[in-house]
Order: sequence, then structure tokens, then C-alpha cells
Amino acid sequence: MDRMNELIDLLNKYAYEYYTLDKPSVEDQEYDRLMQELIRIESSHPEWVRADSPTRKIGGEVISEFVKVTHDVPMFSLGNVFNEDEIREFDDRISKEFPNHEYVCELKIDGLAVSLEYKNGILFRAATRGDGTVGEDITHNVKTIKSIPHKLTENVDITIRGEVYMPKKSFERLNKYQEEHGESKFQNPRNAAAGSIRQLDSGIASKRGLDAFLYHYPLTPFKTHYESLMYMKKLGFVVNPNIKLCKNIDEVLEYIDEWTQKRSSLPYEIDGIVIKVNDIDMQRELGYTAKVPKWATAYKFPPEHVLTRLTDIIFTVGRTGQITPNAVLEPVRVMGSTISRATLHNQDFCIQKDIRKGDYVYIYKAGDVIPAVDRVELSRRNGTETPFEMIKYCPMCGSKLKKREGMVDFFCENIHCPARKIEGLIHFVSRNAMNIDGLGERIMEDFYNYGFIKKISDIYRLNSKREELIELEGFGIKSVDSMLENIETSKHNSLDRLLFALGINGIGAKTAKILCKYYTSIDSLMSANSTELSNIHDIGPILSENIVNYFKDENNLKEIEELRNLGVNMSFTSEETIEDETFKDKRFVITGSFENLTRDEIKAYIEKRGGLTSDSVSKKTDVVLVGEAPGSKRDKALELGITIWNQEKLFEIMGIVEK
DNA sequence: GCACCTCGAGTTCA
DNA sequence: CTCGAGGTGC
Repeated sequence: MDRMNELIDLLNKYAYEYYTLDKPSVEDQEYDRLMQELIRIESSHPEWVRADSPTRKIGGEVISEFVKVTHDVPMFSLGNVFNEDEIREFDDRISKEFPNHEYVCELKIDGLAVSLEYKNGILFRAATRGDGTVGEDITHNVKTIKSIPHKLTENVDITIRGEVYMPKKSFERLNKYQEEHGESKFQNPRNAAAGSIRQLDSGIASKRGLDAFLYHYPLTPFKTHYESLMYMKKLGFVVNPNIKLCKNIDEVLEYIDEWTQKRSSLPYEIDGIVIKVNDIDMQRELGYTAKVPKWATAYKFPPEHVLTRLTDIIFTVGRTGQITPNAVLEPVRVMGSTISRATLHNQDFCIQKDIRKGDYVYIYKAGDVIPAVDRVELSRRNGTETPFEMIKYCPMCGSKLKKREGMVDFFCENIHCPARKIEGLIHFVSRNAMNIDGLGERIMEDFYNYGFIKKISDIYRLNSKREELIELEGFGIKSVDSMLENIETSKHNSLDRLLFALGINGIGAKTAKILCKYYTSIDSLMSANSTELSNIHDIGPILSENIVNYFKDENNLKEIEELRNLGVNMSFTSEETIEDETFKDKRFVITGSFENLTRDEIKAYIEKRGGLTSDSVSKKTDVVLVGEAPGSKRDKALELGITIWNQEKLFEIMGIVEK
């Protein structure tokens, strides 16, 4: 009996861990083994079986088929609206009858609707929506969902409705498991939730990490929907915390805007916003059309993943010679902008996703900004698609591409390759490098092709070509002079900018700064040997070698001399002064955007106060600053339990008063 | 030799 | 933002 009690406690703990932790402290096989052992003990001593035994909770036995359930009150679905105009039309229809009324806005969870019936406070039946009138009995699976109470805080007879969903985290884990076990993956959390809830064996559903939000009390005695929700909370149901009472349609639109932005940072997927009239009497007066209530509607987000045709795969050459495959797409609108290109990263990415020329692919915006290819729609294939093939020769200069040992990417190793040269020049003038305004990518490309700029030092010789430049189409005295002035100013940049701008392999903005701490002039750096360099923290043998090799190259040495003669500063000057130590040794990560401030400005502010910034969230991060439209970093921060500051909090600390 | 962290490089549209 | 690679520390 002791062993049995031990097993029950262990298994309950594991089942809980399974959908709350990333790494449960037990393997699946071990879990199954313990479960088998428990079943053996219980079957030989049925009199010992505890009410909270996991064999009880999950039904223990596999039911043979779903039982049909007729809903006492039919489960309705909602009408859809897709834009502001349609939302206002919806509001106009209601306002005609009720000029003053409130709305309740809720997130529309992307899952499956369920109906829960309680008798005397005890859950006795759960059913799917089905066709709205008749659904299927899924009580055995719903009982495995931790957040759905088996017993309410009051002994009432009540029917409550809500949404069962699969959190993003559970979904990822499930797909990883499916993949490792050679099973087919689920396309989205909704499908996975649906598949799990329809398992006949509740043992499977119990491990899928489902969760639920409740949002509807069909026969509510309360005056308003909002009060019903509060009552549901009191009974022990999980009501989504992001509900909002809105006084008018403008507040509804604000709510929609807010969540359109914050959507991706939620730990579950939502596909829209539900708008309901708050007053229950008004709801009754408004009534229903044939199918849907007139007192509620669902605003649907524009689809995040859009299907389009991948017409071609082209290859670009980066500054380092790295070859990147790019998808050429039939232009589609995705979240407000028209997308015609998307990166395909590298050969492995294309092969792993089996992306072929001619395929239909789903496009989405990573972090709501950068377009990316999600997956191929296999059902749209017709056999004319051509499999991905990595090119063998540089698309620009034709030299043979090399795949470096143990690396994923291919490289064009011709240092005279025009693509590489142009990219290198663009990098030199870019904002974080020498920061020369008025000499952007397009112009740099043109200047290279016209022959004005062939190498870095030519940038500082442009002033002798002033008259010629003014004659060029699209240029005038003003633009040329301001450009030349910006070039002049850039000569005074500190060494760290120059080092970064030169484009030494593996030396980015940060590493350039680190080097400047030890070598304050370019000459001292040039005379350093690789052992000396690799003694620096953060600089290893590979970077040391890259640096030494760069300064061995005749052409590079010549260019540096030219730059020196043209008056470019070669020493470290911009030691930032630390004003105070408010943030001493605190590590910050910034994500999203902030009003009136760029991320770089915030970064400078933090560094001035002794803080450190980095680009990725880890256990060592102290604070994550979250602005508008944050990306996955916010999720990571929540996951690791790291302090989060929003814009308000940041401005408060900075002493900026919001207008 | 591995796990974890950090960095660099390339990336889209308006 | 995403990826992969380089660096460090156990």
C-alpha cells in the first residue's frame, strides 16, 4: 500500500510537471512504467484505490466510442467582421435600438468550444459543440485538464461554456515528440487540441497539456455579462484575464488595436476579438438571426499566414561571400505590407522544408516584421515543381563556391567579386559603422557601377568629383554637399567604428569595442600577434586568426594607409563616460519599439549608467525592456521569470514625462 | 566534450 | 528576428 501511495503521488506530480515545465523530471517511458505498476497494484487490491489516483482521473479505461450529447441550450457560433467599417456597422445596428450601452471585449482563443455541465457543484458532463445542437461527450478527456474544476466552490447546477485550447508551449512539445517518434506533426495548436480532445483514450489526452478558458454562462441570472464572468471566476473557473469593459465602440477599436499588437506575446493563439453587448436584457431583446446572435460578433484578425506561389529561388552574395537563397514570391499582402521576397537562410533550411520552385508556400512575418516562409502546401503540388538545388558557382562573378568544413553555408571566395565589394562598401557607410548619411545602398551600388567608388578609400576622394556628381540624375548641389559633409564628419569617428566598418570576418560592433579597450590605435592592433589576441576575454583562436590575417593582406594594409593619409581617424576616442551607476552591472535586453526613442538611444542611456545590454535573453539577463510589438524575447523573459519593464516603467525611471 | 551564452550576418518594406 | 558559429566554463 505504501508503494501504491508513493506511485500515486509521483505520477500526479509528473502529470502536473508535464504541462507546466519545459523538462519534466521523468521520461515518457518511465511514466508509463510507473503507471503500469500502479495499475497492477490497484487491480490486485481494488479496495485500496484512492480517489485522486491518476488511473481514476484519466478514466483508466479506454472508451469505445463517443456518446452523443444534446445541448439543453444550443451552442451558437458568432458572426464575423473583418475591418473597422464592419465593426462600426455592427455597432450602428445595435445603437439604433440602444443608444447607450457597454460592450465586453474578449480575446478569441483559437481552440474548441466546450460545454460543461455541473450538478450540485460537481462536473458530470463535458461536450463538444458539434453542430450546435448535438455534440459529443468528452467528459473523460476534459477531466484531465487541470484548470477545469471537478468541484465548484458552490454546490450549484450550472452549465458553463468556454474554449479548450493547447498552449503554444504544449504544442511545440507535442510536435517535437511526434517527430521523434516518427508520427506526423500537427499543423497548428487548434488542430492539435481538437485531435487530443477527441482521443478515446484519456491517457493520451492527459499528456497533451491542454488548458481552457470559460467565457459564457448561458442561463445567467445576472444583469450583465461582465457580472456573469466575475461569478464564474468565483466558482473556480479560469476566465481570461484580458477581458475589458468598453463604454463605446471607439474603446472596442482601441482594445482591438492593442491586442493586434500584443497578440504574438500571448502563450496561446488567438484568432480575433469577441465583442459582446454587456447588458443581458439588451442581449435578449436583440436576439438571434437564424444562426448567430445579434448581440455579439467576432472580429477576425487578418490571417497571419498567407498562401502564395514561390516563383523562383535566387541567390544573393553577402559581404563575406556567404551565399543566401531567397524566395521570389508572387506579391501578397501580409499584415499590411506587400511581400515579394523572403529569405530562405541556407541550403539546409530549403531541403528540410523541401521547398521547390513553383510551390505554394505560407508566408508570415517573423516578429511581425521580417517575412519568412513557414511551410509548403503539399496539396497544391502538380508535379511541375523543381526540387531545390544549391548553385555551384557565384551568381555574380562565376567563381566556384566552397562549403567550408563543418559549416552550413556556401561561400564565394573571390575577394574581387563585385557583389562582395559592393556589400562591403555598403557595410562601411552603414549606420552602425561609419554612419555616412546620404550614401545609401542604391547610391553606393550606382557609384560602384559608374566607377566613382571602387574601394573604401574612394569614398574620401569623392569631394574631388563634386561637379560631376551634381550633374548626375537625382542629385543636386544640396544633396551632394550634404553627402560630402557627412563623409567629412565620418573621418572623426572613433576607432571602434572604423574597425567594425572594415569588415574583418567575425568582428562586429561589440567585438570591435572590446578590441579597442586593449588597443587604442590601429597600429598597436596591427602589431598584435594571435596568441596575444586570444588572451583577451571573448576573443578566441578563430577571431585572432581572422584579425592577424586581415592585417597581413597587402591590399588591406594599403587601404588603411590611404585612409590615414586622407585624414581618417585611427584611434579610440569615444570612451563613453559613465554618469552614474544606477544600472551598474545590470544586463538589459531591449525588444519592440518605444515612442520617441530608438533602441540605440535607450542602449546608450543604459550604458551611460553603468548597465550592459545584449541581444538575447538568458538566465543572466536582469531586465527585459518591452516596447510595442515585442517579439519572442518577451516570451523568453516570461519563461525565465525575468523582470519586465514596459515603456511606462522605463520612462518613469528615465524621468521622462509622457505627453 | 557539452551546455550555455553571445555575437555576427543577412533580411523586408515603405 | 532568425539562424548558425564562436567562445567560455564546467
